[in-house]
Amino acid sequence: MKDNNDMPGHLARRFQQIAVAVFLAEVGDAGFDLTPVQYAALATIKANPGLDQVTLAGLIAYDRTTITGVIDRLAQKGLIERRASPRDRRARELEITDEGRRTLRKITPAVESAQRLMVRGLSAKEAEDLMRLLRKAIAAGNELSRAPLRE
Amino acid sequence: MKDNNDMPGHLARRFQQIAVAVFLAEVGDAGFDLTPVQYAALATIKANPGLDQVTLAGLIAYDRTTITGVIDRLAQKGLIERRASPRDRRARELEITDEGRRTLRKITPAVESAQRLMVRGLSAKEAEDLMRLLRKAIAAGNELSRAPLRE
DNA sequence: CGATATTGCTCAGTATGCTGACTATCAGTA
DNA sequence: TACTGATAGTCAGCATACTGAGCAATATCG
Repeated sequence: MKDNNDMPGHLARRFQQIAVAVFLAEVGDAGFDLTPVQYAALATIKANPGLDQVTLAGLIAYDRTTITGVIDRLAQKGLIERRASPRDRRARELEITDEGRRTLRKITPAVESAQRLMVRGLSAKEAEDLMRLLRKAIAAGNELSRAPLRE
Repeated sequence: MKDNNDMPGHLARRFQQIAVAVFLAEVGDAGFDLTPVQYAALATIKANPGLDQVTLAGLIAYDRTTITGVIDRLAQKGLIERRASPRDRRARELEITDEGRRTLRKITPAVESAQRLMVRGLSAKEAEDLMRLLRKAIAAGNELSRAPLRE
């Protein structure tokens, strides 16, 4: 371990740091003010209408205490609605609004361009390899974080 | 882009999330209370005695506004000392303390074990491939974040 | 030398992400 | 049905990260 900057942990942090910066830049240039986390939540709510917060958190591997704030901000922006579940009075059902749908549609090109930019130093094959290895490492470590993916 | 969870940005976030959790668990089990960020800063200060905050930030790619708090906490724990530079009255020179040196020495096995755990789903060759691809992608995107690496 | 630009650091504000604790509610069982 | 445990959500507190602003000191250049 000659260099601390060569450790997996450091590389993970750097890659995430760049990924977020690229995402915010692309989406910002397109005229939107949405974070990667907010985007993933919004897209998942659209794909799973009426889901509750815990389920949403599991689908994108967020902590349940973090998702509260994310949902607050999405609702504040008018992109989603949060209403009490008729079946479980503890739960809240999440629904995307028309405005949320419109935003999601218009933002998609910027999001996709950001994904390409993040790996712009790699060939297509290298990018695919990277994603495959990341998926494999993540699958093996899924239960190690407080907010694992739940399908 | 069938699944949002398959996008590079999401994989970056997940891998980082697991890396931090593994680091904190290993280091915590060893009896220490140090974050990945604090560890990297401490190790870099030890390797570059008397460096100033901006240089430190550049060496580990932290934002200059973030490093203030990290240094505060390291100093609070007695692991480093921060004193005015005699050459530049704006700058502060950072120095590791004996306590910091001791902590760094005792914590190293846990840190290394954490690095292995992060990629425990991968073969040795796969882990090496992953790190090579991450390094390459990061090198190409270095200037895209507000806190690039500066050597 | 003096005006200007740059640099080192800090601060306020916002957004993740986590720990741990708490309330309200639901589910299973004795 | 009453007790017990689990679950949905929130909150306070702490630690990264970043934006943008500002202050003090240094560097640069006409």
